[in-house]
Amino acid sequence: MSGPLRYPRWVSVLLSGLNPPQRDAVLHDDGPLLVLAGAGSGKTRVLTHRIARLIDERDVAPGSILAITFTNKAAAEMRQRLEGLVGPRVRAIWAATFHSACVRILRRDAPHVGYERNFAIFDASDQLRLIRRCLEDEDIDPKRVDPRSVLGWISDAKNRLLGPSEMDIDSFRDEQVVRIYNRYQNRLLANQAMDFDDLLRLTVQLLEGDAEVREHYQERFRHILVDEYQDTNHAQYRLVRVLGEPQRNVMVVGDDDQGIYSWRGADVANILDFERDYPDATVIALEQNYRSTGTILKAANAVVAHNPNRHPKALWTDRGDGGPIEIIECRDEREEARVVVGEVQRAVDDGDSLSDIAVFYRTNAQSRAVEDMLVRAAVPYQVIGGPKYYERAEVKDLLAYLRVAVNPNDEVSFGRMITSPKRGVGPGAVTRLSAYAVEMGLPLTDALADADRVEGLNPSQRRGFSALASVVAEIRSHARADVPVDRLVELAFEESGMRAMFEADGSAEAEGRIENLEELVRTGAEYMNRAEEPSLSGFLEEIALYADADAVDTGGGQVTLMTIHNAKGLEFDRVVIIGMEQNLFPHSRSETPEQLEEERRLCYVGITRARRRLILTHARTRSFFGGGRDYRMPSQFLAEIPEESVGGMGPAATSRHRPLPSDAADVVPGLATGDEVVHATFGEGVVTGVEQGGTLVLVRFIRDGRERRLIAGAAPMRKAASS
DNA sequence: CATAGCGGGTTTTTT
DNA sequence: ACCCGCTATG
Repeated sequence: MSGPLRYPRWVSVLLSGLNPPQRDAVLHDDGPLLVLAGAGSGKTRVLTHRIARLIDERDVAPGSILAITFTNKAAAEMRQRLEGLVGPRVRAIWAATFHSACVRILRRDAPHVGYERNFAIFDASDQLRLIRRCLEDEDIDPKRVDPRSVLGWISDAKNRLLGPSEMDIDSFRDEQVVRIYNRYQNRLLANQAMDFDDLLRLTVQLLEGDAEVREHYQERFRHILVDEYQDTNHAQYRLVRVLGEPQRNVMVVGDDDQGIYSWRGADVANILDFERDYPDATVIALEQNYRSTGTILKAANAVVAHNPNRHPKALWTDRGDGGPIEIIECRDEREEARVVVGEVQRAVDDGDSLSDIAVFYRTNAQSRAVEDMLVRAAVPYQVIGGPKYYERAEVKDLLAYLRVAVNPNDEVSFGRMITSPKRGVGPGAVTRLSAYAVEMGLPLTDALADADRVEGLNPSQRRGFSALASVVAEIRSHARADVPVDRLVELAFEESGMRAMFEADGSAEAEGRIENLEELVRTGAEYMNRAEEPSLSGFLEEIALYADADAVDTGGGQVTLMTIHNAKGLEFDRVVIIGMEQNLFPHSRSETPEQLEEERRLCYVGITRARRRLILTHARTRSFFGGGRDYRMPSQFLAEIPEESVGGMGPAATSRHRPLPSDAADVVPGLATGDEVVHATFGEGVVTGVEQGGTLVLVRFIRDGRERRLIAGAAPMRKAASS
């Protein structure tokens, strides 16, 4: 029977098609809410529908909603979905990543924490340049102290909201690091620059330290929703906590099985501690999966169930089992790539789009072999991540002109600009200019115009500086006059002499660089079309906060290649995960049990991206950096997948016992291709052998990537058995 | 001051 | 295999 409508009309729209826990989450009123959302359980739907409901039913002003997503792309998608539900009111909603939300706050209130509003954002390469200078100041040899590790320590400290003066000092090393940290921070400030961690840290400092500002934002944000909460770090946690007061309308959505960023300071404990901070929190679990086949889901569950430290839960689906998972042993990475091409062929035969196919791997370097094969097979593809477009030297060099025009204190960009192209000014001249700038209390860039007054410069150096001064001045005045950004990029390209430099070079490489920079001009034009209030600094900011995952093109009819980290939050009909091998996945650098668990969660994330078909490959040999071939063992995660879920090469491939490779049969007398082979670690090496009556007959013994023995003797199985 | 050539490190994942 | 920084040389 159909009784009278119990809800107003919008309810049928917002609640139709939702399962009971999803409805509960959407209908939740005020107060803290924790949604434990398994993979593919429709959390984005819950988030968007809940926001729509807050606006429509609870009369919450769109401008008082802050929705935090993991990537800019996810934010854009959320906006798009919300637009369908609440129309143009979506414009007032803050949907952003933690970092971009912080920038937005800081662009307004940075003066409260000692920064100007036009501060620069330093990416990894800018940081590296700056930290090198700090090491230089401290007279520390960068070969003895790795600048990257120092940055790692500093980053860890910042994520825990610890300043240089709050660090524990237990050793000379600690003291050294703290001194560097101090210098680094001072230099950042002098540059009017923040690194990624500062964006979070200073925002927390701002909000916790300044009552007026704090109340302003607390007043403003009445509802806070955070996605991917399992991957928040301490600074982000504190940010949510302070913004959530006093209303405490905080909704967090996450899955402790999908925490894969602990190396970046993320703490899965945040999700578990939510109930401690908000004892009155409502907790809702979403366990029905709408994405994958039963077989894929079962495999994912089985793998992650091997993690001892987790909230037990089991995703389920009513979609039916679907086809088996395929585990394919390959001879090497080229054959792995052929498996990918084979799957592409199969998709084409089935009339499916190439956009439905994704290839995942543990490390970016693995994309190469697949790319080579796809090129040969004329298969269109996109690679997400890897060598970054915006971090290419020529792009950064050109951007340096624009950055310096916005922020004259940016010495890192100044240093780039000075040497590209070469104009006869080197370190010596810069030191003199810098001394003058300090003396006059001028930003380095502004001192350029006074080149005539700087002591000890030769005429060509003066000319070089003056030329630079006028380029920067021109960019700056055009920017003030709101000349379109693409015109500014073009201006910098021409007037800096970079185009002339590359044209004079004439090499194919220089041609490529010119194309890259022309692409940057087009990016500027595209930004002008899209941005609501375009500005040069807005453009630079977007670039700084741009993430690889933002570039994923889901409709372009091409195969998508990316690391599993980048695949978070995405889904594809067909997924191939390559390199399912010990020491690669799980990665060899994952040594502790905790790290192994994180690798396993990563595996879980990868598997659960697949809707319909999942192929896992591993290679017997693989070459790493052009060097010799390494013999490989299949990933332990493969053995954690239930045998009945696996088709293709069959269960043999799921254990450490697999058919003898045919190339081994050739060299081992008395062995047949059907014999079972065992891969095992033995001492520091990797053994490939054949089991015969409890004894391992050695076929190969590899150590340090080199083959030490080919066929020889035997060893008791017990000694060899380990992985 | 700029360049070419060499040696060393690099590959885990990234907002 | 490649990228990067350092050094010797012009």
